[in-house]
Amino acid sequence: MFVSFISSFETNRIYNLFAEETLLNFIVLSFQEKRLPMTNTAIAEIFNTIADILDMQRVPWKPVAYRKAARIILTLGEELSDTYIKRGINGLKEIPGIGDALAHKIIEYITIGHIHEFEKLKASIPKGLYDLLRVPGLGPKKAWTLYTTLGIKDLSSLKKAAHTGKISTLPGFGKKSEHDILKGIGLVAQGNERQLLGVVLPLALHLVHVLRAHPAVQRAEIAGSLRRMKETIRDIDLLVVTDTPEKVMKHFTSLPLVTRILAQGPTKASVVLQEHINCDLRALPAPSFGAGLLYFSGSKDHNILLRNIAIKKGYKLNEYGLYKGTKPVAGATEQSIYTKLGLQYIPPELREDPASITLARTHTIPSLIPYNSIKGDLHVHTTWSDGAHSTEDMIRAAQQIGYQYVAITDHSKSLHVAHGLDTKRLLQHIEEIETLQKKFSITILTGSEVDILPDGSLDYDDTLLDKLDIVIASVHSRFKASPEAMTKRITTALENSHVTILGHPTGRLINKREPYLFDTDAVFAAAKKNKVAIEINSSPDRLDLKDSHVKLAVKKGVKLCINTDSHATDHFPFIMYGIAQARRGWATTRDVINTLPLAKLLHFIRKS
DNA sequence: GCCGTTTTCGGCCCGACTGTTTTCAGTCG
Repeated sequence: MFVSFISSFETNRIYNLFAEETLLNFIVLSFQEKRLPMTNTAIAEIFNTIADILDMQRVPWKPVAYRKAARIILTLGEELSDTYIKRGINGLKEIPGIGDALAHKIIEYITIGHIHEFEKLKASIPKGLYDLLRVPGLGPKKAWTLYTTLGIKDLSSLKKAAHTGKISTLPGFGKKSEHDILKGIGLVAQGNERQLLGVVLPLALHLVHVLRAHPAVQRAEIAGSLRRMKETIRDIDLLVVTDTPEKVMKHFTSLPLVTRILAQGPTKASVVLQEHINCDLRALPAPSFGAGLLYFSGSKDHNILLRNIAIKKGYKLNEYGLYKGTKPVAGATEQSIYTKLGLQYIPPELREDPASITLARTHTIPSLIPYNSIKGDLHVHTTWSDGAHSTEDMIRAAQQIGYQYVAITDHSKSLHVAHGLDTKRLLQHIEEIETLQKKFSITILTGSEVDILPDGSLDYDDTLLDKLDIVIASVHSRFKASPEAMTKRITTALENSHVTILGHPTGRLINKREPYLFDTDAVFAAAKKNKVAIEINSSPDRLDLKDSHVKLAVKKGVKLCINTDSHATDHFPFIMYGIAQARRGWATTRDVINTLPLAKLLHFIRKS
């Protein structure tokens, strides 16, 4: 009721109406009552839409600012509403790309749930016009032309106009664009959601393998968001070094995986692969390879920052090299370019975080956890609960990887859908593991992934937990509890001295299920106090903790544990996705407990 | 709309490819 009362006022009057402090109290209260989840995503989407509309209307530069702000907001670890509650408008304005005007728009969204200027802007154009922008080859300018000249205001009227040949009569459009638009509408219908890193990376590795086998290819590498190991991927970027690029492009576009060619020039080809994944291939001469790899690895903002540094130092940076006038001064390797710019080498996983440039200036980027540093997997399921393979098979697979230790951690009794083990079966399972140990050189730790019950107690009693080496405490039920209840539930569980690890801490499933909400600061503090490690679950659809939370945990000195949650022998390699998230969150070997040799790991577990 | 070793105004990364042009605007990354 209070909310609707407030929203009936013009925004600028609200700021006069309430003292800052009262307003803050109101926000805190309304958040406790009515959660507005995923505020950052919503605001970023609004800013991008504003940019689209302003672009259509040919407003200069503003769209650039809105898009930049949207990009930065999506990389923030903290909800903007939290930033505002804790540090007010100045907290918002400290975020790069956000000045006075955007800060006020964000506050407006947080406090009253919408942005007046956006609503006005949105009302000025037909709703279906945004869909036009999703058609490949149609940008804001062309969409606006179609709208203002032919009155096209959604996909169906676009389709009709294309079919009747009206579009090709417009200046700037021809028969080919009309044909492409019809094709593009079909693609929009198929959807192009970002796909999981774990789905796209294997496909990209296969393509690299195929390209490397071609005699004209001297080198082939993955670039783009895939090289940064972003949790979801829209398209694959590949680079090759070759003296005969046309040959390689032809080979590439005729691969059986390719279902459609979007563009093909002498040095660049763009195709659609099976499963609707786009893939770009660029050819570069060897002396430019580092510059190309740097440029095509991004992120976009990282490139912009580097180019600005180059300009200030009297250079020009592009995908072919670093130039002083027309003379190339670096380009064969990424390292050579960073060095010339006076920067420390920045690992690709950190190239979305502007802080990496700041630290690179003073050569203070820490050594990130290497991909080969994990000494054992501490979260593994077997056929005793919902795994696909026997205890023995899972142990053998872990040993083949070369791990020093592995923990077998099946589900606890309350998780009926996963055939959780009751007390009797758990005791039998422990016995089986003790017998199996005699057959293997790898150290097998007995464990369990124990449900955290709604009241914060654990699913087994302390006498039973005492028999286990590893206890992963996880939430598997009542995800929609209030943040306060969930915080209490998790922190209570962490107080139990048997708990070693907090499993998949936010419960999210990428593209499928939102994370459950809790006070991250309180949970991390409880983990630190009780010597509990927070899991980075490497399962491709979880990647939980996500990168920004890893960064927060590292900053607070909370220990992490990178596990696969393997339910089959071929899940163990997922560990690399978890390590990637750890690296994206600035974690070093020291932050991760399962980089420790066995004796030191046991020391951590015993909390001595 | 943002930002500052170019600092309160005047800049804002840079190039490939495409289609429709016959020198370029729009799109994309």
